[in-house]
Amino acid sequence: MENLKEKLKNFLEAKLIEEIAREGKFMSFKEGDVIIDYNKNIKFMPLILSGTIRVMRKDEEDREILLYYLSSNESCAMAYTCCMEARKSEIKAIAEDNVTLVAIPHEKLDEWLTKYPSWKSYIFNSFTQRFNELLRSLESIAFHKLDQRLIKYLKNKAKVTGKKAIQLSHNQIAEEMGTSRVVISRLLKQLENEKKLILYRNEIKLLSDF
Amino acid sequence: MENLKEKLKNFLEAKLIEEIAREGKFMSFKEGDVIIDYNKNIKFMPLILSGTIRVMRKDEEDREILLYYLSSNESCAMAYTCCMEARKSEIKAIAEDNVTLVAIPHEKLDEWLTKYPSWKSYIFNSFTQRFNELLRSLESIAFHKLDQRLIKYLKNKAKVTGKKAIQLSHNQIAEEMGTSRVVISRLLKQLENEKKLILYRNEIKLLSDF
DNA sequence: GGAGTTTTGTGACTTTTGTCATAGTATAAA
DNA sequence: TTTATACTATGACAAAAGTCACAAAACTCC
Repeated sequence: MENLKEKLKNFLEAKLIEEIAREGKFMSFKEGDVIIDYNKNIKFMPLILSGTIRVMRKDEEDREILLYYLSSNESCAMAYTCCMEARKSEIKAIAEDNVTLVAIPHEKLDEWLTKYPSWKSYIFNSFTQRFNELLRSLESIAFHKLDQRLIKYLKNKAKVTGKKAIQLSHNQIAEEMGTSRVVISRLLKQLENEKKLILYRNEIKLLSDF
Repeated sequence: MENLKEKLKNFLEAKLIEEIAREGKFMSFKEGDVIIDYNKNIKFMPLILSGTIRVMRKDEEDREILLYYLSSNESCAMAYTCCMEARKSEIKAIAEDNVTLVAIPHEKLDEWLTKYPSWKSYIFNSFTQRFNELLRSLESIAFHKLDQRLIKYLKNKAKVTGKKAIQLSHNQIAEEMGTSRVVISRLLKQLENEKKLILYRNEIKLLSDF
């Protein structure tokens, strides 16, 4: 609870933080837990206190695509709109590591928007951030070659998890990047030869000159 | 003015429409006019009454990317956030054909958000729509081959302009799709051979079985 | 009508990415 | 320990997309 105040006081007004503490539901998840799944009703918007969440989406042909990561103090724009319109979830949110969050009930979302200016800017900032991340993904896919994208992907993963050792199989990476395992293995091996990383089973260790 | 009421009365409350008429600035643009340019201060948010706007964005290496089209009754989420934070424009908006719009001054954006529930939902819907369009672009680039994307691009262009004859050079198309002219020429020629369209100089006529 | 510009068409070639087949290696399960 | 399973490596080949070079056609402007 004190933790909550500490975390949020820089950008939300005190009264709002109290309300969040009163109305929100504190939840915690372990690595790999599914926080929001496809086609479920979303009855709350998550406000992340610690840890990282991966947000995915499925297209018409059931291919999954990585939308973005959410870390501390961030929130999910997609969840927001889903909540507001009481729609079924079009996204899936998975805990990348141990996650704690406050679940804000959907009735409050709207109410606070008119009541607290800081909430309003928080929500809009959140939208803008997601928007920009999507744009960066778009640019990345549109203009960069796979090897560059892979490097970006790994860098981002390291940043988001805060670890130099990435615990993923080549296959998982390939799926998130929308390509095949063989291709990723090849590129990774190349990067290993360039002394930028070392490959293990289910683990990639990024070296200093990555 | 009557036109305005007619257009908006289905999703905005009457009092708000009056305010829009009072506070907004009516503007019109001709095909090709630049409505918003990079690095300019955005002092208003456009609410489109008729015509179509193309919204572009530049990345770090100065490559332009097509974000989306805006048509009647739609509005630009990017402009909104720019306005709210009095930021310089990161986007460019160009009139695809003759356009009329109401320019909403930025002070009002925020005020109306708390004052009119219909404005709030309008803005959020607008965000969600843009969001979804971006996602569709992302999926398209990530999973579809260029020929499929080109077909989608042409279909969308035809829909947006309401014309079966698309007035663009191969080069313009290539730039919007982030590839080279030669590639587009080749694909277009292929589609012509399949009797799906006819090529002219600066014009592509879509045939019935496109 | 001729000079210059823009647009389009096409063959030849390269690079990038995807796919298939197949083998080896680590890990878990029985 | 053996067996099954998941993960990784790699050669060979195919397909997609990008690049280069050059020519022809269409249009613009004197």
